[in-house]
Amino acid sequence: MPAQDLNATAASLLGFLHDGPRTGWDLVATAEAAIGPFWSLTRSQVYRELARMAESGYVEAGDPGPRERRPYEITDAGRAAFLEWASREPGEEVIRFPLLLLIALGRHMPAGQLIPAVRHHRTLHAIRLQRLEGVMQAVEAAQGADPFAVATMRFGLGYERAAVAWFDDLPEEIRGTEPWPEVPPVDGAVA
Amino acid sequence: MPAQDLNATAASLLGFLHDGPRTGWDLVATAEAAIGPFWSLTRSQVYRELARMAESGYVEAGDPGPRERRPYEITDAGRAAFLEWASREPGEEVIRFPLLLLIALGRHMPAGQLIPAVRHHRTLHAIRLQRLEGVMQAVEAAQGADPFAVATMRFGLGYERAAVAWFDDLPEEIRGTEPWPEVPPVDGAVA
DNA sequence: TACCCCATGTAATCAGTTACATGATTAT
DNA sequence: ATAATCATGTAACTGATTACATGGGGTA
Repeated sequence: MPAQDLNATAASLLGFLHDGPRTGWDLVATAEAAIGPFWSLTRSQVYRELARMAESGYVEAGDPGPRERRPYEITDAGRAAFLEWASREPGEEVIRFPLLLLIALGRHMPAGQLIPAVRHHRTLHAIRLQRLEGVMQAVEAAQGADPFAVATMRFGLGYERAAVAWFDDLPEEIRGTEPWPEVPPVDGAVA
Repeated sequence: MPAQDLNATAASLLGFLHDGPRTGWDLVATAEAAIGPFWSLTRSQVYRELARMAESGYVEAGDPGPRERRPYEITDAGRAAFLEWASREPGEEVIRFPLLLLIALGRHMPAGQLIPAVRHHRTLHAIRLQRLEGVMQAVEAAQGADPFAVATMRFGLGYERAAVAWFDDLPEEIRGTEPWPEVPPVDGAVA
């Protein structure tokens, strides 16, 4: 049975499970930190995919620990399914950026209406950029970091830099005449 | 009836319909050109949303032209619904980038396995970048371009530049030792 | 006349989101 | 004791994707 039945979200869970048993809760946190910037998933999804994969035999639930913690362990079949998934051609990226959609259609809205939204989102990106820069510094200082993880982190960094630069170049018509709001300070590195 | 029932995809269609009647087919093409880089939609979706919006009275189907072409026209209710949608807080962006997911988990795959995929996607982005640069030049030369459309185009440009730069900085472990494949020439401007 | 492209649509399925329900443990 | 938070899960829904079916029109 050559495992044609994994979606990317499920596959990513199998990926994380290579490092040892994890509960659904753990996996959400791990995914958020490791792939959050370019692959989002929700708790519901994680629990559902874990249940599915348990049926397919790709993972096995261990004994529940305290608090209903139910750690899942990857099986040999799971590892095989993961490799099968990894050997498929990855599809193109999909971006859904509501603010950009709004701006694209801005011509048909009252003038100045989207300035507040633009300012707010600029702040969001500035915060993420700051945080990522902190993490990158920490990672680059440390020896023996996973080059794959570093590479993807670098992508996030480049993306956020481009985003903030783009905001800063917007014409007044769109960004307003006020200076940008201050970016609240962020605590240093995050796991 | 204060129009709480528009999703972003439907709203974008209403946006395009401000410029005059369009068929579903037209709208797909328009959307692809205007918002493709940061908002994808499929034909199925377009026809479905048009049918829905016709029921809600936001659009009206005109007389079918040759070849079953069925142009839709926006109504006053449609314009109102569009403005209502436009006044809502836009959500954060979502990115789904399968290649990055693959790289993030690269540690668990046979060495070198993802080099071909990386090379291929680098080419895709280089092509898009070239094309966008052509379009931008054309747009900037022309007088009276819609500043909103220009702004969103600029975002795409910044994004693609960041993407290509990121590919070019990848370590050999991930990008391979070969030079990048040649980027096929692209025809100048695209509508 | 045959073929390709334009054009519309339906059906089935899958993925993702949101809201809800529940209980156990830790810290105060 | 009580509140906060950890942790799991279900249900309902919405949105997105893929595959399929159909036929007209233009062009070679």
